[in-house]
Amino acid sequence: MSETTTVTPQRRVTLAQVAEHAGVSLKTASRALGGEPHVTDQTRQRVLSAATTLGYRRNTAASLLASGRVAELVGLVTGDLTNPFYAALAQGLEDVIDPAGVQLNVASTREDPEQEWRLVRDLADLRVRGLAIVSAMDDHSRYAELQARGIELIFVDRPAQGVSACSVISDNLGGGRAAATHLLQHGHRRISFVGDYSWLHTYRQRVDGMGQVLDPEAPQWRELIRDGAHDSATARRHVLELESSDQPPTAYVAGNNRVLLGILEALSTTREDRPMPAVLGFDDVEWGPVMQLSVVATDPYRMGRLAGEQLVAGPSATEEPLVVPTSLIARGSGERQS
Amino acid sequence: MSETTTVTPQRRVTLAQVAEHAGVSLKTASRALGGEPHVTDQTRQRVLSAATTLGYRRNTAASLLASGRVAELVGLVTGDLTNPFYAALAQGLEDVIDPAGVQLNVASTREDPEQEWRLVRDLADLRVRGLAIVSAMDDHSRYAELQARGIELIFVDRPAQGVSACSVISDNLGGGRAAATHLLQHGHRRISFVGDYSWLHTYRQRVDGMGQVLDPEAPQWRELIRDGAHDSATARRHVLELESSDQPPTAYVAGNNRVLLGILEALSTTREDRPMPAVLGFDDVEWGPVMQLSVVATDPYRMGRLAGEQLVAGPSATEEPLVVPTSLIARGSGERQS
DNA sequence: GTGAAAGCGCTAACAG
DNA sequence: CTGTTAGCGCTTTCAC
Repeated sequence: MSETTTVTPQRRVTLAQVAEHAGVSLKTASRALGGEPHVTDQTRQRVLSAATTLGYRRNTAASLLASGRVAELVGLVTGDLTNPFYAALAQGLEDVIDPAGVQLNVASTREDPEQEWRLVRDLADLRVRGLAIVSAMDDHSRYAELQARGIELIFVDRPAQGVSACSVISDNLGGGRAAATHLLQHGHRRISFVGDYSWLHTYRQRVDGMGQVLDPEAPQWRELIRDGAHDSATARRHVLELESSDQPPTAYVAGNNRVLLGILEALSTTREDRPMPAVLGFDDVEWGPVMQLSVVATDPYRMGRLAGEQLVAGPSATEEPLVVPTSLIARGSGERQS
Repeated sequence: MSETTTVTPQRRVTLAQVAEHAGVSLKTASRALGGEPHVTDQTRQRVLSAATTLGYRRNTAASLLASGRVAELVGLVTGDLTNPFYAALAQGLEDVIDPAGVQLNVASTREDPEQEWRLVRDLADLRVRGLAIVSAMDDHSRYAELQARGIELIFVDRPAQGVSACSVISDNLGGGRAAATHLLQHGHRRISFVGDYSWLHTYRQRVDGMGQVLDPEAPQWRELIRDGAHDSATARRHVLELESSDQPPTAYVAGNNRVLLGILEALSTTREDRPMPAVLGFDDVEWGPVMQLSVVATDPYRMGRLAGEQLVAGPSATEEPLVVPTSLIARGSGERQS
């Protein structure tokens, strides 16, 4: 049933061979294959069929070297693909660039700035056309070096700082306001925001948005802010500590999808002698509908697409960040309790 | 606060310039930078520091062209990164190859064989060192063409068919047996397996494993098999249909993580006038612990790592598939009902 | 241990 | 419209 094929290594077909087979000069073959003008349709056909029969594929390295062009390649630098937020971003990006004939290279920083810089330079060495970066750095002036090499930069989710480049971000301020408003309307006053690294632009904007609504109504909310939770384990610890206090919060806001997981894990193990607190997530999760979770949804897939569009379109004038809206999705009644 | 840096494009530094700056010949500079022997430590130092001060970075395209070597690059071809299974696979792969100085290119087939072939050839044109493929094809004899080009192939999750190449797969047969045994022990007889595409090796193995246990005990289970559910929507439809039958199943087995989502979505909307059926997933999900879901866990991250190890180690003799164990994780009591 | 020349496969100028 | 001549930046002979 399964006939196994084996083949011996063979030298690759070169353009010269195609040209000879088609009876034209090297350059003519190059033109025909490259889709350049000034070639008779008939000649082009001859070259094309010669290429097909010979199984010719252009040598990218040679082509790039001779032309000085950049590769049809873009790089994506994120924290870690196991975070569905980044995975969705990657897929959005790929969905846009693939039809444009551009390939995707990915690299993970694990939120380490040094690692990021190393990865970004390695990517640059591949002569990528552009880079989409979810940066772990708070200052991007070093990136100017890459722009000087002709590489287009798009900062995603976290805006560019100290370098003149394009950014695609979420409306975190609006999201923060929406979260706070929602919880206030459901009667909550003791609200705890468990957030990501405090140096993150996204973190600060979300807190600020919530503050705009909560500071006048329930100023004590700031005492319940906890940060540094980029993973679920840290979030879990924060919640366990809060839950064991005299006056635990009646509602938790998860600063990101990992935190959401951590909060829910923690709450599922804590004492049952009080009403289950409400939980509101930032970033939607695939299991949100099943668990009836309310969230302020961001749209990483869309952000990926936007980044991809910028990258294939080439250098843009836009320096004002592109802001992707967030939306509050109320599901079930989890947040109605007090 | 944020001083913006701007730089004008500049020509890249070449090896010749480094050589001149260091007062050595082109070749010596090449040797020093390339870590080749036969260079005085002193000379090497001079070249290295010249390279640093000039900001030299080797031109990969030129280097590859001249040497004829392959790029320090591997490709990963999966269905779609938004599936956490593939995302974990990608991350496992990257975690292994990055320390080895190899970069990762990703591409999505969307389970279309034609698309796959196109992507795989484009990747090959980048002169990747190797390719890890979760293939949407049921015959891989065409892949011999890539091997002939010197590209190493690793088939992941779904074994190579019709070509002599390495495979890394899950113990689906054992997983199927474990799932069936578990449910039998909890008193279930009307068990429905809602599976992926029926042409998938993983699907067939899982069914076969279950059959080994269930056929003798509850032969009618096969009537409740449903397939073609690679996404949650299809799974949802299957469940809604089964639930509206006279004798709905007392337990569902989800053939993959998308199906699991679909089953749970469907069950959350169906009539409540009967005990909630048990649900057992294939593939673990991040929200498993929170929802107290029992699963037969596969280990895509580990599979990614194994694939990466093969790829960086270079051509291996192994043609026998590497089988990664699955493990039944019993959580909560969902499957105890009848 | 180091250097000079040749050429990887292709494309950019120009010339015809 | 087509062909010739140079190189892209690097690595490989093979001398010295």
